[in-house]
Parts: sequence; C-alpha cells; structure tokens
Amino acid sequence: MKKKITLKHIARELDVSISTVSKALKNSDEISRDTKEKVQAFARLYNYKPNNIAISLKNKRTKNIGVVIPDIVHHFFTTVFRGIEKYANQRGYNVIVCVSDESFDKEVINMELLANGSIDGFIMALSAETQLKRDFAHLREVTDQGIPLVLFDRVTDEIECDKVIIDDRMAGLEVTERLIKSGRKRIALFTTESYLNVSSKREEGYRQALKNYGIPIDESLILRLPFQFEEETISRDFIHSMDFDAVLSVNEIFAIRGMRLARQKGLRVPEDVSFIGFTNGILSRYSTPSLTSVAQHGEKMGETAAAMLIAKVEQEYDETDPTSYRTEVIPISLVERESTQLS
Amino acid sequence: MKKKITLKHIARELDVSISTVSKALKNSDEISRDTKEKVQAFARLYNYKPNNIAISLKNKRTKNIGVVIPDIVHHFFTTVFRGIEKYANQRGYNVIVCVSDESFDKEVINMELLANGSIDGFIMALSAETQLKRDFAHLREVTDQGIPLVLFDRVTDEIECDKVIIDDRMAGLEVTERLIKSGRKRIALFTTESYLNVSSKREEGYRQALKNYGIPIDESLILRLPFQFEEETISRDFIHSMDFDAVLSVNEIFAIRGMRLARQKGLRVPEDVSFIGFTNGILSRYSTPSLTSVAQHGEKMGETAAAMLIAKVEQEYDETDPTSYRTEVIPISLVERESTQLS
DNA sequence: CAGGGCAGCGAAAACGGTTTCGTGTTAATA
DNA sequence: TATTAACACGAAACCGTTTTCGCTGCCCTG
Repeated sequence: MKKKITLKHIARELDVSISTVSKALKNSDEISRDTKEKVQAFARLYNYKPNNIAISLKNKRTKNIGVVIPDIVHHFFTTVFRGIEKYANQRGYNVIVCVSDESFDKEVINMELLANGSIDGFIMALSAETQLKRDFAHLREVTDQGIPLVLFDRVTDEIECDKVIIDDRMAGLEVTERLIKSGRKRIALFTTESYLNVSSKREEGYRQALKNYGIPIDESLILRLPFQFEEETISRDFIHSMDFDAVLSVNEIFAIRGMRLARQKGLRVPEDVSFIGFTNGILSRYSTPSLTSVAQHGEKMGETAAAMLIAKVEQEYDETDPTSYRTEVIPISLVERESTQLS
Repeated sequence: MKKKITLKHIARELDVSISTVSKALKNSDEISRDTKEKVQAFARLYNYKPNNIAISLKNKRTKNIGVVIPDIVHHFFTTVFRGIEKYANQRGYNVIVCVSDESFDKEVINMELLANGSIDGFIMALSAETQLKRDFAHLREVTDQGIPLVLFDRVTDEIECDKVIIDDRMAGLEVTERLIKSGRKRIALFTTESYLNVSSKREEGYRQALKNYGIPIDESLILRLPFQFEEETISRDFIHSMDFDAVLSVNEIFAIRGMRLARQKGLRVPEDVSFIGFTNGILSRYSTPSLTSVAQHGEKMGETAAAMLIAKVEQEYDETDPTSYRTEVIPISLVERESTQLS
C-alpha cells in the first residue's frame, strides 16, 4: 500500500526545503532549471498530487458546492442536478448533495454542517415544509456569513439572493390559452395542495387565462390532490363525476392517472378530452398516449444556477460593488405529443 | 456580514490560550468549571462552529464519501443514491457525487481529483465505456492507496474490493421460469448490446431457464437494441414480424415500447403476450397496462454499499486483519402488475 | 576593492484546529 | 517544614500547503 507522498517527503529525499519543492512544482522562476527538473521528475515518478484539504485550508476555498434538494428520486430535480454537476465539473468544482426529503429540519441540519467550511456556496430548492413554515432563518444565516446562495424553482421572496426560476404563472397562462384556442371550453385543473409556490402560480395563470377569454371559473373543475398522490380513489370518483374536455395538470403523474381513468370511463384522448402536464419527464414521453407537456428545461436551470453561483464565488475576492442579485427566468416550451390536438 | 469565528478569536477575547478554549469546548476535565462555562457561553453567543476543513486536515478524515455513477437521470441509480445518502447522512457523512456519463475518461479524472484527500472512500458503478475497455487501473490506484472502495451493480472481477450486486443471472432465470410455468412457450428477450455485464448475465439466466425446460433457443427471438434506444423503427419491424407470447426485457423502456407496438399490432397484453421488465421504476408503475417488473431494491443496495464502505473507513485505524472483502447479493423480487398473468 | 544587484534557496508564518507534554500554583501529606 | 500530588492552564508540535521575506554567494560595476 503506497501511502500518499507529500512535499515534506520530496524535500527530505532531495535534500532541499519544502518551500523550494513547492515553488519548483509551480514552475516558479525563483528556482533554477536544474532544481526544478529534479523536483518535477521526482514528483512525477512518485505520482505526487497536492492534498486538496491542505490547499482548501490555506486559501479558504474548497472548490466544492453544496446542492440541497428536496428529493433526488424526482426527474426534474435530477435533470437540474445534472446541469449543475456538468457546469461545476467543467469549472473544476465538485458537488456535495444533500437531500432534505421535504423536511425543514433536515434542510437546516445539512446546511449548517456544510456551511462550516465544506463548501464555497449553495444551490438549493426549498423543501415543502420550509415553504409551509415560511422560516428562512437558516438561509439568512448562510448569506449573512457571506456564503453565496442560489435558489432555484422553489424560491422565496424573503431572501435576497440570486434565483433561477421558470415563470410558472406565465406558463400556466400560456398553456391554458393554447387549450382554449384549440376549442376547449371546460378545462379542469389538477393541482397539489397549495403551499407549494409553483402550484399556486400555475393555478393563477390558469385562472387568468380563463378570465382573459371570458370563461367563468368553475371551482368544481379544480381538483386538489394531496402531495402524496397514492389515493387513487379520490381522483377516480372525481373523474367519473366530472365533465370536462381538457385537463391541465401541475405534474405528470396526476395527468397520467387522469388519462387512464378517463379512458376507462370510455373517453377518447385527445378527441374527447385533451391533457397537458407540467414537468416534461420520462412518463410524458413513454405513456400511452404520450403526454403533451410543459418542458422546464431543468438542465438549463442547473447550468444557469451553477454559473451564477460560481461567478459569485469567484468574484468574492474583489468585494467591490454592493453585490446585486439577479433572477433568471428560464423560458418553458410546450412539447406536443399525442394527448392534445392543438391547432 | 458576520465572519466565522475561530478558536483564536475566543482565546484572545477571553484572555486564555487556544488550547484551553479547545479543551473547554470538548468538556475536558483538565479545565475548571468556571473556565468551561465562560468559554462555552461565549462560543454559544457567537455561534462558534469548528471549521470542518481544519479538522479534516488534522485527523486525515473528511467524513465525505465519493459516489461515482454513470448517470444521475436514471431511476435505478437515483434510488441507489438515495440509499447511500440516507445511510451516510445518519452516520454524519456527506456525499460528493460525480457523474461519469458512461465515459471512461470522466470516471478517471473525477476519481483522481477526489482521491487527493477530498473523500474517505468511494462507492461506484462502472461506466459502460470502462466495462468495454476493461481498464481498471484507476480503481487499482485508489485501492493501492488504501482508500476503501465499494462497487455496486456494474462491477468487475478484476478488482478486489467490497461489492454489492443483484444476482442478475439468477434473476433472469427465475423470471423466465415464471413465464414458462404460466404457460408461455415462445419467450422473446429484449436486451442491450452485450458489453454491459448485467445484460449478459440476465441473458445467461434466460437461456438457462429455457434449457431447464427443454425449450429450444430461438435466436430470432432475441432482440439486441443499441444502448441509445431511440430508433423506434428497429423494434417496430421486429415486433411486427415476430411471433412470441411473452417478452422479458432487461429494462423498462424496451418493455414499454414493446407493449405499445404489440398493442398497435392488435395483440392483447397480457392475454396474447405477457411482458416482464427489469428495473422496477416509475414507468413500470404508471404505464398502461402497468408492467410486471423485477425490483432491484436500489435503495437497499445503496444502504448496504454505504454501510460496507463506512465500516471499512472506520476500521482503518485498527489495521489488524488482512482485510477481507465481501460481496453482498441483494435479493430481487418480482412486482406483479397488469402485463402478466402468472399462475 | 567596496558596493550593488541578482539568482537561488530556506525559514517561518499562516490557515484552524487537536493533543501531548510541560509548568506553576495550591493543598495535602510525611 | 519539606515533599508531593492534584489541578488548571499554556506552549508547541502537527496536519500539508502557500507565500513573504531574508539571507547567502556570486558577478559586475565604478
């Protein structure tokens, strides 16, 4: 077992000082060619690699970024993560992931742990519980310490920091209007219980679209399902008693469930009823019929968030301007598939 | 912006030495009650938290584990990751994720980076390219340095280390036999090009099952699809010309595609043709009809891998026994859904 | 021949902790 | 009263780097 070699070892072996070795390896011109070559050859031979931890301690920069997300087994977060990881890696950063599991406490604990020197900055999406409690003290603590923070998707107005979001309200509005323009009159909305910011924004857009077209809002067409969506019965009863010609769903799963129940009821998709879902994930693509879906471009979001964070991290040193914060809006796009007949 | 406070600050402020502060915070009984209380109160007041990096440097243990996987946007790896993260977090470890993207080079680069002090051990699944090249020098380098390594799912015999796998051969055999016992005679196999270890193991099992029951192997019933599975045409032609009453697929997607094409051809699922897929993911659950699937219990795999790794990491110090390596086999289970009629 | 300049290298501080090993003070003991 | 033990604390080494600042020689110049 070859243990890791350090500057000290090289110095001892070559009978020079540690500083000389350090400089030689950095090709400093303080050091003679001879010595440099000797040192570099030796280092190569024994496969010397500097110790990351020591370097981190010295420059107070870890080249690690912390990502805190509610759930990793979730296609959207996963794609965002991929974007983050990709960009970060290109720039020489590593990514430490913590899963909050939609729990406030876990979010707090994880962040406190990482904030003690392990990372240079955070990228995160708030847990459901955090959004419900509206308690952001842990975020404030982090920013107060001067640690850069980028919020994505599940954000809050109460914290000043960089953000990257999609315009959920606009998205809800646009796709609802598409349905209306394609001739649909009775458009149902499948949504979650409303403490999730994104859901309520989408609902706002939905309502606005109907209003824009003078269609009265029928509250009985709005189905609010619990966050854990397993109770199939609710939606079954609802769907069977319900009368609609289109559905907008704030996620894939409700839409897929809905399509299935509608077809069991004898309705044809998309002829009798059209479906559009949010979150263009794997289910939308492979369902039968395949689901027209609002693509949120998670990977783009991730890249953007990582870029913003790393920019902040790296300008830390020239702490000149009174740090201004930006909010990037990632445009959505509608991926049309079999579940709709849009004009 | 409140900067982080250090032992030195506390010491200066309270007019004691750094060592005293350190000991006081650890409740050492070298220190008088008075002093301890004073120090602890001060520390609490200013929210002192020790710097992780400094501690890592001192004890040469980072409490980080590195996870290298081919793809994060993949349900199976994601569930494994969740298991790892969950267990690691409970034990006070953080997880650094690197995505190899099925690329050998990325795998190597990422591991070299992390191996220089950033992590205490690795958990990984080999990239497709690595399996193809059969070049494991980077793994050997890591283990030679005494860094614990746990391989999962995509493993190799050429490296001695802990492993956690499912018995793919056995799984292929069992489920094929289940199909046979339910009366199916002409069982097709949808698989990937064969450099993926797991696929070929599953195929072995499939062949063995047929052999066990004296069913001749019809090579025309074995469909090998490229790893990037987008070309729909291949399978469409195949399916339309093919004559089978059951399908075993090494992944979900091929199965879902297959079911759809079969139904378009007018076949009923499961009456005319049964489908079983590997990897009990989200598609299996939500497809129509829902897909009977081999559950690999990714989360369990992840937990097991993390447990093995952390055990190794933490016994490092009493380097007594000539470290023996284990291979844990996680049992599979068959989740029966609508796509089969098993007796 | 004194002085300056430069090339080449080393000592030491610093990052923020932990830990070993003194050391000075006080109180108990012989 | 002299010795000793316990107590409470500090000095310093150490983890592995980077970096500043000196310090040698040596050569060149005036």
